[in-house]
Amino acid sequence: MTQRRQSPTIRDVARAAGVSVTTVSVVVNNKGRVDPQTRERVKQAVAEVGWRPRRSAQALRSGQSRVFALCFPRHDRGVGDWLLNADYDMQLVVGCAAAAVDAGRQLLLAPRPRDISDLVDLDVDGVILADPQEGDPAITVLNRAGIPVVTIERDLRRTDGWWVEADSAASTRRVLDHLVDQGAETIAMITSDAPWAWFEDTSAAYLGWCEERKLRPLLRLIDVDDPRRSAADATRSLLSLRKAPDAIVAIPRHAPLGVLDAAVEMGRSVPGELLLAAGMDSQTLELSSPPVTAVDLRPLETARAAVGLLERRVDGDEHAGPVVVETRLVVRTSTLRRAGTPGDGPYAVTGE
Amino acid sequence: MTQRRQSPTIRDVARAAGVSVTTVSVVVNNKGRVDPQTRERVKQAVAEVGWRPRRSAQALRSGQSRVFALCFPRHDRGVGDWLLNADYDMQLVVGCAAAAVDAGRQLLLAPRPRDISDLVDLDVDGVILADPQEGDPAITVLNRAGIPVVTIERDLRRTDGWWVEADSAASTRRVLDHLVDQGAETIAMITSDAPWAWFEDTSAAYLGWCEERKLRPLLRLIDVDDPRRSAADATRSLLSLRKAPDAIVAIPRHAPLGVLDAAVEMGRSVPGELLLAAGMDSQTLELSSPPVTAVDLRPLETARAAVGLLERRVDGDEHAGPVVVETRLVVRTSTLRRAGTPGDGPYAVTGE
DNA sequence: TTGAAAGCGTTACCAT
DNA sequence: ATGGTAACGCTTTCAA
Repeated sequence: MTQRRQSPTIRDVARAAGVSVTTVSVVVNNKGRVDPQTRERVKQAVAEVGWRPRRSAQALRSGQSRVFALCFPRHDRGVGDWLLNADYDMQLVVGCAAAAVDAGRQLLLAPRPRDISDLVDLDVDGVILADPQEGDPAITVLNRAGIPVVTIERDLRRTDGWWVEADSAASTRRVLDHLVDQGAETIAMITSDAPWAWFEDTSAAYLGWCEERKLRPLLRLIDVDDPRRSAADATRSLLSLRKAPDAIVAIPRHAPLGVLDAAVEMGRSVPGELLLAAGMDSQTLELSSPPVTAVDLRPLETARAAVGLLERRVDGDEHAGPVVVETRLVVRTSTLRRAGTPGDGPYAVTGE
Repeated sequence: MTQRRQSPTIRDVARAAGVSVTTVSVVVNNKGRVDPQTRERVKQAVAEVGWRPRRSAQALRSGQSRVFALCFPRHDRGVGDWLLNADYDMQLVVGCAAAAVDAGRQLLLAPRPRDISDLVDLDVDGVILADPQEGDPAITVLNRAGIPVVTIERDLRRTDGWWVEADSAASTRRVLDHLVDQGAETIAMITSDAPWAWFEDTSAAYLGWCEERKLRPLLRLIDVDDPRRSAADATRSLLSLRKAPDAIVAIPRHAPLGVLDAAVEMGRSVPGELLLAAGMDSQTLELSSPPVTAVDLRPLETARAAVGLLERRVDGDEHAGPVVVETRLVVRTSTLRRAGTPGDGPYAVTGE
């Protein structure tokens, strides 16, 4: 049986280089001055011995784990108990991990524990909380424990500025203006009154936009737990109105598909008789027929911003303020009534 | 300015309970015997003081971080540099995190570093490697460093048994049999010869199945980097044959959509004139029209199995062997030629 | 420029 | 049943 060789420590390097551990530490961390010769010798010894600093030792010594946690909400019925079923969420995860690594950190993926106080057990330097509930108790617990938190999406009850959010108002107006550009006269919105900033902000923007133009808003609230079906219902109801809308903006995930269902069922062609735009992009919308115009919420940028913001909070910044991520409107066939728009593929309309 | 209070250590608990740190440690870890009274006192002190053991101290002491890393391959052009664009991958991630937590561990999401040897720096107890390349160098590096690895999907050049894979052969046969059940006479397969076990096994199973039945196989290999378009091309070519197939099994992700594209374009109705089944399920297939029959690779179970297998490897088991996850055929409209099958929604055909 | 030693928080060994 | 203490691997302070 082979002797399980312990992996080398800094002492082994010191011995191999014929210096003290202090010197090794100083060299590998680029701290104080060392003789270039010694430095070379140490570096060589590190390579020879195959030494890697132990994270746990560094963490214990410094009190910093160099790890951020990304905490996703549990979902009652969702896959794997989490709400990670959309392209958006996935890109958020990937983006956070990539950004963390770029910042010399690691990303821990943490399910929101049943007992919220377990969050403190993670022993991380900071937590990114995605989709906080209104007045999220997790934030309270983490604050009390002195663990920095930033949220992705604004917590409706918080004003501390430690969050990243999309420019929902601006992107809503951009969608509406685009629809008008394409000939829409009566634009309805299908959304939800679930307590999330995204819904609240888009609704408010829609209502404001209508008011500015003296238009009567057509707002329908649907069940986000059964979005496709309830969006189809809402669409049927809308299209049966005497003055039916000729364009619909559908915000909740999967809602646009319900709109398409109803449109097909009622024989209304999209975009011929009805324009359709979605509040959040996804591969499904890109691949559906017709492909659906949607707001790209830029999850990768959002993730990067969240990591950056958390880093600043960890560093002790006091007022980094909320970070607003600029969205992008991805125009596809479902809102292209006027032919001859640039090329034939989807193109992007960004702010300004 | 407030005095930044250090978070309490085990000594604080000991002091509060009037016992030694040893006793506290023993109590919280449920080790040796302690007087029930003392135990109570200690537990109370823990709660009072609000003490949480520091992971880093435990890790340093024990040499075990209690962390697994999940490592995804980089993708040349993929989103965020990774291949995390499918429902499958997302569920894999979620499943691994959930399983890790259930096993008293944490899950680190690690991008595959440009310098593979950086994998060792993660300082984790084990690594789950998704979609290994053929003869993946990361495995070599990790093995050399003594870090346990299991892969999701078999590495084509490995035989050590430390992997989790779907029963690709069985599920392929199940699909083919189902198509025959539904009246298919000539079944083509669209897949790829990219060096992944999944492709290799499904192709082999298809060829074997054909041979058993003395059928001439119709195998088309497409470009997995542009699956939709190349699958559409392949479909056009297949449907133009003198003896065109009346059923197609499309394996690579997004390939089934290309088949649908071509079918629509050529005016062949699905499932009326052409049956279509997909090698990997996704939300897009569920939501497309018609909904497409697909193999559910059970990513959540796969993830759970991977974590379990890695745990065994970390524990020093020698021959845990590969774990085979049984897949499930999710039958949807695209292969339902014979009406009157159970209910009207999709149903599942599992093994036996 | 270099080195010795203290100490981070925990667990395990060995006394008592 | 309980407690003192060494040790895990590293960084930092201080002294030489």
